[in-house]
Amino acid sequence: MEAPKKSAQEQTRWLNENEQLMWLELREFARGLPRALDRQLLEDADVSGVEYSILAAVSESSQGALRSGDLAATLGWERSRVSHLLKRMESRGFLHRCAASSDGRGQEIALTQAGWEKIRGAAPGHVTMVREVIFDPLTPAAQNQLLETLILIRHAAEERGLW
Amino acid sequence: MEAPKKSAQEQTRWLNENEQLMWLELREFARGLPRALDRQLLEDADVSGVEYSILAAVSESSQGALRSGDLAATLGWERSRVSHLLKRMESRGFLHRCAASSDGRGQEIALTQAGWEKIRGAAPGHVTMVREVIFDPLTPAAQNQLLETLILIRHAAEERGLW
DNA sequence: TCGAGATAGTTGACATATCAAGTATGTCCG
DNA sequence: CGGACATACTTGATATGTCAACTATCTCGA
Repeated sequence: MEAPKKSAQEQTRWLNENEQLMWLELREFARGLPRALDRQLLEDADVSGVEYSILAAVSESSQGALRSGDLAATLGWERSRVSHLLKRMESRGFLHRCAASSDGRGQEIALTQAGWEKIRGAAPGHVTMVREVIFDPLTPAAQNQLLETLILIRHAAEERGLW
Repeated sequence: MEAPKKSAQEQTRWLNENEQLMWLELREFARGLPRALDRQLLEDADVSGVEYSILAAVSESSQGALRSGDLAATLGWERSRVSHLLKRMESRGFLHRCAASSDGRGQEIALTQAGWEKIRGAAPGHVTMVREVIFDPLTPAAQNQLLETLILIRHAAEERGLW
């Protein structure tokens, strides 16, 4: 998968100036976008971006409740990440967990009244920001191109087993 | 900047299905890309992505040494973030800090022998991954389009003062 | 029914980012 | 010169992501 150690330095296809610029912008983007979203949510609704994701996912589930593992799968997150977050959010009073009736190992997640109010209060401002920052500045063609490009990159990383 | 509370729900321009798909991919990308890079570096060179950034920035400085603040500016990071990281990296033996001769408040950062070896060992594999995952899968036109798109989005967020 | 292995979730340790506060030093103007 | 303010950096508190155990429960086949 890689040039032999001895000549690794010589055989490496280093980045030229344009490539370095794009690479810099890409890393800046990957760090900046989630942070910008986080700030908007914290300032306007006192909820973090990851908390918002949880609230949104649970609120959109068919029964208004779902299993912790399904939540992890829906979001594409690790179980332990979800578990830690649920514990914090439960202590903040946004949701509660109770043993699943069908499976003694499982946990059913449901929003509390406060959780419902939080997501309903936060959603309009959040969606508005997403629209203004992501969609409004881009033509439909640029949006499609972006989506295809991101998928290409992700697949290339997935092939290396690192995504 | 936002619709009045009373009618916020009604006036919000919600995302349609395509937009939701793209939005999901974008968030997945922003989280997945740095993580994939981190994993490659950790597996192949036992160094984290942020540590690599520091090593690379210091190694590319003109004198092989630079001020902590310049480092923060170069990377676009907060001072405290750099400070915490430098402390950890110093304890790992990759670099050392000493009082700047010109300014009693400043710190000069320089790589140790181990630091130089670490960056020299890590760079080829890292650059190879970046090339294979980011540049090789994309045509030059797609690369340019991506760069422009990212800049558009970043500027839109900067206008809102949240980037 | 019993035990091996799979599955659901939790927990603790550690690395990291961010913010607010603190310390030390430099600068500049009266 | 001297004090107010700016600047450089550090530190501590808190939130978070990740990994590697760990516990509890379930499933399935002999």
